[in-house]
Amino acid sequence: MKYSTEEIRNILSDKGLKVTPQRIAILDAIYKLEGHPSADSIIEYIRKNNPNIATGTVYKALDTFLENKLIKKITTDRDIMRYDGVLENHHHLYCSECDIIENYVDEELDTLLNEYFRKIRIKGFHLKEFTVQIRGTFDNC
Amino acid sequence: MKYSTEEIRNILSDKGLKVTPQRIAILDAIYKLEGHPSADSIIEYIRKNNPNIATGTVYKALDTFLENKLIKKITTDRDIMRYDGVLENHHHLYCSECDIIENYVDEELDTLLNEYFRKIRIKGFHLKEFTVQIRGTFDNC
DNA sequence: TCTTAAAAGAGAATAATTCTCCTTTAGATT
DNA sequence: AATCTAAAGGAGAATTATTCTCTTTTAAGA
Repeated sequence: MKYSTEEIRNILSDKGLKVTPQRIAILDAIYKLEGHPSADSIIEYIRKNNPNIATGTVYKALDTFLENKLIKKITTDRDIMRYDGVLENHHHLYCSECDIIENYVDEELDTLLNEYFRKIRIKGFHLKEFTVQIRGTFDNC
Repeated sequence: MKYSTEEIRNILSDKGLKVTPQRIAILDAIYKLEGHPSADSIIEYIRKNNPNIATGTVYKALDTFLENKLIKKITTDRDIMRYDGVLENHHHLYCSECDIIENYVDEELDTLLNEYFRKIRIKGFHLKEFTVQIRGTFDNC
């Protein structure tokens, strides 16, 4: 997932958001960093080229991006938030040895689950979406 | 999921854990509280009968219970940890309106996914378990 | 009953995130 | 192009969940 600065400018302005160097850098970091970065890794990455960015700015931008559905939060069993720039429905591989979370995309799985949820109606609950958390270990861990 | 004090004592001592009034109260709270309590709701609940319990005690006990696989953590997109006393494989309903997380148990879904993962091998990854996060809203929200 | 290692209590420390308040700036308007 | 203004950024304090430290208490085996 690589976007040029120009594409990132458009992503922001298409949502009616002010295009600032900080926002460009933050969104770029989310797109570039593998394994679903935390706010902290985003800040660390950005400070290489942009050493003065304030942590509050990053958190505020992340919130704005979430509100505007430019990114998503990943659920984890830790108290550090992780972010995802991929918006299409997909699932996640969680490693018990390292803290990388990888995307898992498979159409067959989606079809399987869509059919299941179309058939089964969960009473008292209106379904919006589903994600499979796949836990295990990467071979190189 | 209701356990008597005597059953809770046994659950603890079967794991070789010291049986203390605090640990009994904490485990009892997890079993009694619906919707997967946070440490804070556990503390609040326990303090009704046991006003002097220290927060550190609760966090330490929760850690011990996790290590001994008496409880599990629930993954959320918030920085507050939530706990689950149900150990059998099951899935979760997340409501976007309230912060209750409900268990979702369905054998058909488990079979479906077990078959899928038996057939599909995720390359470079050794699967241990999977959970489906089902997001939507409860009708009464 | 005695002993002791483990657990609890109290509160300080830490760390991720949020908030406040002031300054700067993107981008619309003239 | 210059001006204006609401929105965004910066700095650092505040908040909050959680962890740590250190002392006291206690469960449970001898």
